[in-house]
Amino acid sequence: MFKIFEKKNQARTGIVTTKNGEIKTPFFMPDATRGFVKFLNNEDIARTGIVPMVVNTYHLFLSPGMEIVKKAGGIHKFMNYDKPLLSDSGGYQVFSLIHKSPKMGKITDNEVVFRSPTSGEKHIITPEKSIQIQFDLGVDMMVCFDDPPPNNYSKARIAAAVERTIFWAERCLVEYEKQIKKRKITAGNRPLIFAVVQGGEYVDLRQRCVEGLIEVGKKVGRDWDGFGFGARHVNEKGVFLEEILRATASFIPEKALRFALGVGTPEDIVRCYLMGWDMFDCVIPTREGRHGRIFLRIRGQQPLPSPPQPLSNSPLSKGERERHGAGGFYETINMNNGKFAEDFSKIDAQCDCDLCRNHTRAYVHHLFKSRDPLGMRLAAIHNLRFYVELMEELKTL
RNA sequence: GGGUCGGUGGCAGAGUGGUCAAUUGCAUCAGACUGUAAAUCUGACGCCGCAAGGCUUCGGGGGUUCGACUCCCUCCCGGCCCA
Repeated sequence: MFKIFEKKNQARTGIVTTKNGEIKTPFFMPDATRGFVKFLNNEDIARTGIVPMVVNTYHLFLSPGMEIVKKAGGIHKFMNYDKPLLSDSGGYQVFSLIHKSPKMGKITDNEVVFRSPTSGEKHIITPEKSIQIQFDLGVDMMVCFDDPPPNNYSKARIAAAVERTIFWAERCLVEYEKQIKKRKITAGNRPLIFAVVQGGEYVDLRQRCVEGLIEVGKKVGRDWDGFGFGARHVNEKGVFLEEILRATASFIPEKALRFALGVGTPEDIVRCYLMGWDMFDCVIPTREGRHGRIFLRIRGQQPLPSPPQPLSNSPLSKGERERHGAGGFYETINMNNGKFAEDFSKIDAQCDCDLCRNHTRAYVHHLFKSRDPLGMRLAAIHNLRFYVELMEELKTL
C-alpha cells in the first residue's frame, strides 16, 4: 500500500507499507543481487540507514537455487534480514545475457530458454515461473517478468517488446492472483507487484505500454501497486532520457508507486524524483565504491538535477570534470589516485559513516593500493550513506 | 687464483645480427562503471611533442658489420663450482 503525504509539482513524498515494515518515499535500494550487498553485512547496511534492498530472481534461482532458499524458510530468513526486500524478475538479466550473445539463449513469446553463464546448464523461465520463484523467495515487492530490448533496437522491435511485456504482465498478474489464493495470503501480507514499462526512447510506445498494463490490471481485477521504468534510462552516450522519463511518469497513475529501475547517478535520481519517481536502485554506490570512487556531498549546495562542481581544495581530475561538468552538489574522488597518498584529512568531516568517522584519505588510499577488501567495504558503506542522505534531502526540495 | 653462467627500461624477466623503444608480469599514472557474468574492465607508462614525428637507450670502453640488445676483445660487477 502506498500513501502520498505531500506533493510538490510532480515530486511527492509518501509511505509504502509492506509485510516487513514501512518505507518512506523517496527511497533508494542497493542491489543485493545474490542475496547480499557485496562485502557488507546486515549491520553495515543498517548503519548506513538503508532499509529495503533488491535481490534478483535470476541469480538466486541459479544459486543457491530455490530448494535451498525454501529450506531456509525464504529469502528473509536465509539472509537474516527482517526489513523489506524487492525482487527483480530476472528479465533484465536473462535478456541482456541473450542480447549480448545470442548463443546464450532463445526468447519466444512463451518463454525464455537460456544457459547459465557459469555452468552452461540450460534453464527455462516463463512469466509464471518468475512470479512463482518470487513468491518462494517471499519478498515484499516483486516485479513482472518483462522484455527489455536495448534502446538502439528499431522502433518496430521495441514495439514488439512492448506488446510482449504487456502480454507477459498479464500472465504474471494472473499467476500472482493464483499464488495469493493458493498460499492463502491475506491482504496485509501480500507482496506488492510492479509492472514494467518498456518502449525505449519512444514516448508513444511508453504511453501505449502504460495503457496496456493498466488494462491488464482491470482485466485481471488487480491494480498494479507500482510501475517500473524498463530498459535503460540513459542513451548509449550515457545521456539521461529526460523527456522519456518525464512523460512515462506522467502516464503512470498517481496512486501507483513509480520505480526507476537502475537509476542511477545522484543527479539522475534528483531528476527522476522531481518528475514524480519514488524509488530507485542502482549498483553505482556499491560497485563504484569497490572500485575506489567516493561520493562527496558539497555541503550547502542543494541537490539539483544539474551535475556537481569541484571543491576548491580538492580539484576534480579532468575525467571527473568532464563527467560532472560545473555547478552542482557533489563531487567524486578516486581513492586509488596517488594524490591521496599523504592526505591525512578525513574523507568527509561531516559524514558519520564508518569510513569517515575512523579513517583518513591516506589510509583509505593505502587500503585500495593494498587491494584489501576492507577499503572496498568502507567505500561502499560511505557511498550508501551518501545515497541515504541524498534521499533525505530530496524531501526538502 | 682457476672454471663457469650472467649483467636489458622502477622491479622481475623475454629477446640472442635487421620486422626492437625492445614480449610479458608486477609496480606506477589516469580513466570507465547506471533493474551487478564487474574485489572488474580500459588506456598510458625512455625523453621531447596535442599530434605527425624526432631524439637518446639494453653494465663501461673498443672492434667486426651496410646494420648489433644480439658476434669479438677488454675492463668493471654479480651468482655458482673447484682450489
